[in-house]
Amino acid sequence: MTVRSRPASEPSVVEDDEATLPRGQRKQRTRDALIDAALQLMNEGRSFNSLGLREITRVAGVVPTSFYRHFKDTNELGLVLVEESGLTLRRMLREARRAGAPMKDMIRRSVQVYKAFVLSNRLHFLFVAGERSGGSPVIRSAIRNEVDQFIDEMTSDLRHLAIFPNLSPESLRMVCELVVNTMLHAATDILDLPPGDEAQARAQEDNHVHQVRLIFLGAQLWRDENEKG
Amino acid sequence: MTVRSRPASEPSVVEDDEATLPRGQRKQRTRDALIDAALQLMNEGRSFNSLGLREITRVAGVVPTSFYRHFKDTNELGLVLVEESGLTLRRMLREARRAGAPMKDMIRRSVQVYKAFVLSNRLHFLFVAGERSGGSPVIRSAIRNEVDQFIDEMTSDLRHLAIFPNLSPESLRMVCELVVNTMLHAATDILDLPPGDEAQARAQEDNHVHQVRLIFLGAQLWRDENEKG
DNA sequence: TCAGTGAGTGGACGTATGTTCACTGATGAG
DNA sequence: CTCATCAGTGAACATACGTCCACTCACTGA
Repeated sequence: MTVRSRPASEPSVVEDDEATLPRGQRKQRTRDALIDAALQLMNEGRSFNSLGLREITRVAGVVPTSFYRHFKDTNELGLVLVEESGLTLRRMLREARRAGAPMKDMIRRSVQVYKAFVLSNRLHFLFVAGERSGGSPVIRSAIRNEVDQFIDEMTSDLRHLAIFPNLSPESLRMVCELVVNTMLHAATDILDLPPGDEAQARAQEDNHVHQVRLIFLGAQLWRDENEKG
Repeated sequence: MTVRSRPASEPSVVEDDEATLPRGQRKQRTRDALIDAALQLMNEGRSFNSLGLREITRVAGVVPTSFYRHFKDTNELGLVLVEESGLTLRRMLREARRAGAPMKDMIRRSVQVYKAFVLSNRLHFLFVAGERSGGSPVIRSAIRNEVDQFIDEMTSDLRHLAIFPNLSPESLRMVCELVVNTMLHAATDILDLPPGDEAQARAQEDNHVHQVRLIFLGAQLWRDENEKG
């Protein structure tokens, strides 16, 4: 289940005019091409588990049988995609940690940064948002694990920031889950919105900002004693 | 795009030992069988747009060509499914309206009623939650319309209940959208949880209750003036 | 009563799929 | 230099698919 470290951009087709490369590196090359091909097909509106093995290899510019040199079936490729997407999520959190919480207009800034991140990792978010509920059960549960882990990390980060000192760890996690679900759904909105429509983009951003603000407002007022009964 | 009024239960296969029926009624019968077949297949973990026409007719107990007497392709069947699911959502709202808002433990009671409703309309919620993001673009956008309409109705209901007199219509809608997104995702949780595990079911219910409570807490404290800038 | 309608049938078609197999030929280790 | 390795090839397979067609025959309406 190794994962490539190279950017998930879209050259996709394996280029044979390439300067001769070491064996392992060359193998990784077509493996990446297969993964990119799957992502590219999903970017054209297809859902993952409707993709065919031959279809993927065709887009990757490789013969169908080559597929088996890298994955035992399409599902296995899907699990690699889950792993990659998980890394992308983790990376987002890490960057946010490095940048620190903006003090002024914290939520709006965060929403803007999030939108930019989603757009520059469009394929991974498309995959996660799309297959999180609906796809094959094995992939769905793999994504659920990844997202759960993400929520845990975010909970830990928020605790160290001490933004909600009133919340117990369990309640803080509940808040994070709410935020993550909301923002993962927001990713669908963001990716569906055609670029250029500035007015609608602003309305969308406001909407997301308001939703997160409302959640944070509730979180600040939350008292765990209310729930003990 | 007519929709059957009969329950979406699962006899599914068209029974030819049936007492002879009037023509139109008999047609509706196999049409229902086709729709039920699609739902049944999705209930076995398949996503809608991976279903094949032949597969559906096979489960429905009918020859493939019969399909064309009812739908021009599987996508058209999908749109009927969206319409049906929309009716189910509307029905839920109507029942809630008739029952009125419970005064004590309002949120917990509502979450319990919601869970019961989801379980007794499992197939429709499975379809909506699964295809809302990820399936074919045309079905996804049809579902989005249906959900938007649902949010509008819920907004109107909440306004008449005057639970949040502080909220402008726009903010109230924003709150409803948040609740609907949260609870539609909750439907996935509910449907995925195997029955019998009482402890986990309780934990899940608590989690959903807390999330809605937190949203409502935020909504009560919301002041629109904060957002005008 | 009788003709026409139309839901459902069964066979055939071209094309697509996933998987198998023996193969080629450059790479990289000795 | 030599030779085994193995990523990628290309042909072949059984099977599945969507769609077309001519057909049946029970119901309907006049």
